[in-house]
Amino acid sequence: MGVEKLNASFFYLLERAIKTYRQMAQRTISEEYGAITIDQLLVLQAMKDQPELTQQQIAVVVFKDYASITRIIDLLVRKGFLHRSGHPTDRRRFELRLTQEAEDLLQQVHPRILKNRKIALDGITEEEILIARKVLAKISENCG
Amino acid sequence: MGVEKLNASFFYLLERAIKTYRQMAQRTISEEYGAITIDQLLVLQAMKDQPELTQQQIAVVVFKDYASITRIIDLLVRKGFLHRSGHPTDRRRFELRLTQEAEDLLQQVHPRILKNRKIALDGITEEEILIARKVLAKISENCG
DNA sequence: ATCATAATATTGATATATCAAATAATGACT
DNA sequence: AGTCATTATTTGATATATCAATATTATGAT
Repeated sequence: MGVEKLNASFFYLLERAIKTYRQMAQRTISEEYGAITIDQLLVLQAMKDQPELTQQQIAVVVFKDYASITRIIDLLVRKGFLHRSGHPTDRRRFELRLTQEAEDLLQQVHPRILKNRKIALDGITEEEILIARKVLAKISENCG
Repeated sequence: MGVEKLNASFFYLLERAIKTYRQMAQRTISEEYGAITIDQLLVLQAMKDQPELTQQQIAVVVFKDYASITRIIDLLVRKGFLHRSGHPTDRRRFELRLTQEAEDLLQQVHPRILKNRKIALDGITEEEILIARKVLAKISENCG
């Protein structure tokens, strides 16, 4: 194959890998835990790990747009996974707390997420993963 | 790092790479060619390469849902990039032809796409790309 | 030829991505 | 204190992802 075709099919493989992984992950989570999306879980997890983050900082951490975060948080509040109240010193902001339900859900889901990652990477050596990591990091750097 | 953290950050890098690449690609295309999305270009290119494909087959080729293809084609027709007429033998289907505008656009955009891929993969050796390809293909296989 | 089933495409509902514009509050400067 | 730029978030518009339901046509078995 020429370089151009190799490059083209690389991005094809990249799209395909992320899509099949996301589909598998969403399917297993939905089956076991019902109506929650991977993205919503990501946001919850980020807020649990670093409770002091602003919405904007959450957006950066999970690679999402501010607008998307607003809407995801909205849904999480409506679903009873987040409690939203005014921020004590900055009235543009909000104080967001995970509800007990959210804490429980995250704890239950966690092993499934680990398992999914393991399934996806099964049969790949550590060295191959290291090289792939390097490639992916370089792509972000090149495109950023 | 433990295996679990390594795995987690691998998927983080994967998400980040595809997002930054897509953003870069969309930005450069929009700047140079205006209101067309990467996904719309993908569909047009697939139809140009294999004009006899059904919409469902297009969906498979570009990794999209049937519903998404319906809507993307709808947009492309409205934008004047596709001409849609009844299929001669199967009345469930349609015959879709690229307009001259679409042909011209694809031809103009092509070098930019090649360039974007080259930019994204700059500084990565062929061997690293080969290994990354292998990893990505294995992930799809594992999740499929 | 009929009828059940399969295939093709569309539509509806909800979630997310993206950009631009709008709100609202804060902080800095005079 | 009052003006102004900046910051934090929201909203609107459009595109895409996904799943379920629907409509229409084609096909195969009888």
